[in-house]
Amino acid sequence: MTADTRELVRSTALRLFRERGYAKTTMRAIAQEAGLATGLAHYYFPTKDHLVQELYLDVNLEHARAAQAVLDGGGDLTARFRAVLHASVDAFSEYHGFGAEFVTVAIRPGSAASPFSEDSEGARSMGLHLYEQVVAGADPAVPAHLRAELPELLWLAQLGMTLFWVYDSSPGQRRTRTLIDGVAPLVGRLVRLSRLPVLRGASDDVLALVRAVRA
Amino acid sequence: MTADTRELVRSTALRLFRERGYAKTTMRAIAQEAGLATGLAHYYFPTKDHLVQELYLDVNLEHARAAQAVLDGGGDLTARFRAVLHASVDAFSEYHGFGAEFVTVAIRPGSAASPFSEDSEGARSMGLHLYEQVVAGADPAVPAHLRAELPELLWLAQLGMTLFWVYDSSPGQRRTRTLIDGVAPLVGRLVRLSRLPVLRGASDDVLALVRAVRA
DNA sequence: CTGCGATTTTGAACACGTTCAAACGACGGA
DNA sequence: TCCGTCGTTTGAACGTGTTCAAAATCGCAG
Repeated sequence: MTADTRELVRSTALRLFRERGYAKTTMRAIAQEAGLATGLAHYYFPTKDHLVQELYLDVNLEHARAAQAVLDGGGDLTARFRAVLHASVDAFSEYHGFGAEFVTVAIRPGSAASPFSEDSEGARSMGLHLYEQVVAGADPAVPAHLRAELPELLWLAQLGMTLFWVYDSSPGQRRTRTLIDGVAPLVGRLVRLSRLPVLRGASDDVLALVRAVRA
Repeated sequence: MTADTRELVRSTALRLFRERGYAKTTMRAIAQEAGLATGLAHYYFPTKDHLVQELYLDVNLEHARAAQAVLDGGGDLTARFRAVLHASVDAFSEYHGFGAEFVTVAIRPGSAASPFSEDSEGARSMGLHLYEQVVAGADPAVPAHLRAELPELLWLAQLGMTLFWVYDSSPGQRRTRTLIDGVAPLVGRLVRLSRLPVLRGASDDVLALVRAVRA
């Protein structure tokens, strides 16, 4: 495993993904563009999925970088959640069109690029960490009984939002933006209301359910 | 288009899907098993996705059939929603294992088997109709201001639940059952609470958001 | 420098989904 | 009966992701 060759394959693949999209970036094209034999790409990346995962990692890094600026700036839960979600759409934006193809690959259970796969451990913990910061840094503070589970729920919400984005063919994915601007205040409001006696039962049920399902 | 040949291809494909799963059911195997030339399967079903969609339709019919018995029996929103969800998991159950592969195909935007595709109009309206009945027949009645939008939201919840099921590798998909048993009462409770002044604002926001996003 | 095992690289080969030009066949009109 | 047309059927061919035996190259012990 020479790092140089691996990196050459990786960068060539990502460039072609950007230039041609997923389907038209064949393993043969990657190898040829890099001046290598067809089989060599498979030596460093067992399947095409593994190259998609590199893209997934790249986008997540970009997202984390952009989100960090926001997270350092304070704000309430709604504002922080909303900003991080918008940053996610921004990071993905240049891939809409064939982005759909990538998410399709990523969502396949067993795929290396799946957010739940072992191979995606890095990207996943990075994403979760983002939402831990969203919650931890919120002012006013998030109610204590929600602080443990909320980050993962917000991260899952981001995955759902990405799925929506994939299907969103409105110009500039305006509907996804609208969804974010609607969901973030709603989540903020429900978190605030969860302290009230009427809703305390429901929010406890949600948390119990999350724990039960995870087990 | 002779109906006989088409049906022969269809039934052979569905049988092989059941016996071998998605990946091992090649277009060549379907044609060979049916005693036809390779290309003929493509004459009746342009892509393999279209054959998966036949399976999707089959499962939806089975689900509708099973759910109907429940829907005719009355009950409150929680019970009806819960029963219909369980019936959905039942209908899918024999496909878990390679069911994941099918849902993967179905979720791809542009795929004929996508629940949002034109080709799936039949299966989609059938599913929506189920949840219209869930809402319309609930006793006590669902608050009037929710009656219009709730069926589609419940249908979307079913899609999400199916997605969860795909990833659920617990024995017998117990975690999905747990999720259903937790989510249904929660939805029932929130619908009831939505009448209260504190939550009336939030529930109106949800409905406004749904309408805004759809537009 | 030589030899040899391990690592890296090659490119032909395989099975797949899909396409398509050609062949076939049924059926109605002359 | 023959012909022509149109719907059906055939199977070879294409490009794909992936595999793999073989070749080339490297690293290092002697």
